[in-house]
Amino acid sequence: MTVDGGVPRPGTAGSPATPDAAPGTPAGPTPAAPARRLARVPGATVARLAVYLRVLTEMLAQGVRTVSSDVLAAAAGVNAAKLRKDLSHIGSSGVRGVGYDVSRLTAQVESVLGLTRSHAVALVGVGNLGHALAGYGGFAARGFGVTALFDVDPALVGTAIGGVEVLDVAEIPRVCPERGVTIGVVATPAVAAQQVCDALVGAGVRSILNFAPTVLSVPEGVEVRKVDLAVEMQILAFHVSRGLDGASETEKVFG
Amino acid sequence: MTVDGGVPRPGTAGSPATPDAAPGTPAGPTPAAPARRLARVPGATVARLAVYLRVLTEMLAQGVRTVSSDVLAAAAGVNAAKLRKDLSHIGSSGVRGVGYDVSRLTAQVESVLGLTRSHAVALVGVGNLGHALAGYGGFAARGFGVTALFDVDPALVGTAIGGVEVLDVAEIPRVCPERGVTIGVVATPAVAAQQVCDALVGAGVRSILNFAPTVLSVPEGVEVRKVDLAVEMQILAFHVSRGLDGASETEKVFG
DNA sequence: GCGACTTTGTGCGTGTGTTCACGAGCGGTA
DNA sequence: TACCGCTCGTGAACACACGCACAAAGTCGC
Repeated sequence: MTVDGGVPRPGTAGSPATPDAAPGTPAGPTPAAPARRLARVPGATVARLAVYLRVLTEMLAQGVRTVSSDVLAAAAGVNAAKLRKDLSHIGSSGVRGVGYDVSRLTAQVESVLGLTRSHAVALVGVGNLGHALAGYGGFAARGFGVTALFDVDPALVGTAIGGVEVLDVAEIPRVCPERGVTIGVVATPAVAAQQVCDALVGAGVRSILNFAPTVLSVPEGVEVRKVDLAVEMQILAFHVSRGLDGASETEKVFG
Repeated sequence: MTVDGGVPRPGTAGSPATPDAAPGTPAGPTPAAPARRLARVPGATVARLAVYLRVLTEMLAQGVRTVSSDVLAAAAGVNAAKLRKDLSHIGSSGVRGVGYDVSRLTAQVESVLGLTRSHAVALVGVGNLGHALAGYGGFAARGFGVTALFDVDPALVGTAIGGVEVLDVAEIPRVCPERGVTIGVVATPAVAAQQVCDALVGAGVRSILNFAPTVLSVPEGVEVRKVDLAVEMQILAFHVSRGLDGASETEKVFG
């Protein structure tokens, strides 16, 4: 997508506090079209938006028209005030005394998360975990199409998963740009991860989801998110051993 | 985050009433014995300890005897000062001018994370993802033995994965206590997740790793960590659509 | 034995994130 | 029309986390 209309320029964006509600635009900030007021969205908020979106989608499917912050927050498992503040960051437009229009809010969140277009995903490492990921429904569910699969194992190269052929990792530099890959998923063993990562970055991929238990080093401008099962287990183990004294429920997202 | 991370994850067990921390007693100066310093360890630190542990284990295998915070931090992808502060929270004992004794520090981190004993893990949902998890090496690598597998599908019940037989979910209340399960992993479809979670909690499990795209509600004292692939992807999508304008300085590894 | 160098441990300023509490706006009702 | 209750949006206080920079504490070389 071409950069949305008015990305706030540095000067304005820098201002941590939005003085008060955009005073300068008395005109129609109400148009159905997204009002494109993209101030900087806090990282923690972005993580939660995805959760809200799921709940909203579900509600939409059930025919719910409007929802209050209280109800939505409960369904998403967060504090209501936090939810309202999150939505305020994306230029929310709830109606006082009523709540939020579900379909409108859904569209708004999708827009902010960049889900209005589909994203081509390349998955590297079609082993145990990678194979499962390739077939994982939730992956393709929300516009994330796995458009390329790679592996080093000659036994796997040439096979197909979900209609997508597995290619040799050497093809990454050629295939990724061809298919417009914007997101890379690394599901290789740890030793191969950095090399694969470099190949993806070289192919223009700037967002990477890393399942390999290794720290990836990437150049500036490339975002890496890490999902580490062993780490998650160990955090739980910590709480098991501490569990005797009160521990309260916690949600991790990003983390 | 699920990780986390960032996700950093919300409020720690910070229950208002936490009388454990002795307020006024500065305690004796350096008791030689394993000074069981239960100073509350910040949540963000716990998450990183697991990462440090992996690096330390690797170093230990390579015969490295001592390591400086600088080197260790670089390998773990964090700031050196942050690492030192993290270690100070667990009552670290580095030697000024030298660094940390790798084997000693390894043992210390393991102790804090509760890895000195092995943890019995129950995995519910042996579908696409669950099957991969059951066979995932990193799972069992660090003392997390998958000692029980459950599913509802009669076609799966009775089969074995990695030498562990798949049982019917109805067996959860009986089998989990029998096998001393302390950690539960939910890898079921979203609709079944809450029900399974309740069963696990009922069976005494107080730490749950949730892969299902749903918010689980649990009673006080039960910790839930969530790994949500769709959320991770959407966070990346956000950055893809923001990445188009100039330099996004934030690299943000790990929540 | 002594000085110089190395590295830890931590106090402190800053920024980010969370929560409370309350004013403001909107729909419904008489 | 005027009131009333409901719910949003947000200012402000609080809690947590991060990273700098420096003193303390130890080792190494001579």
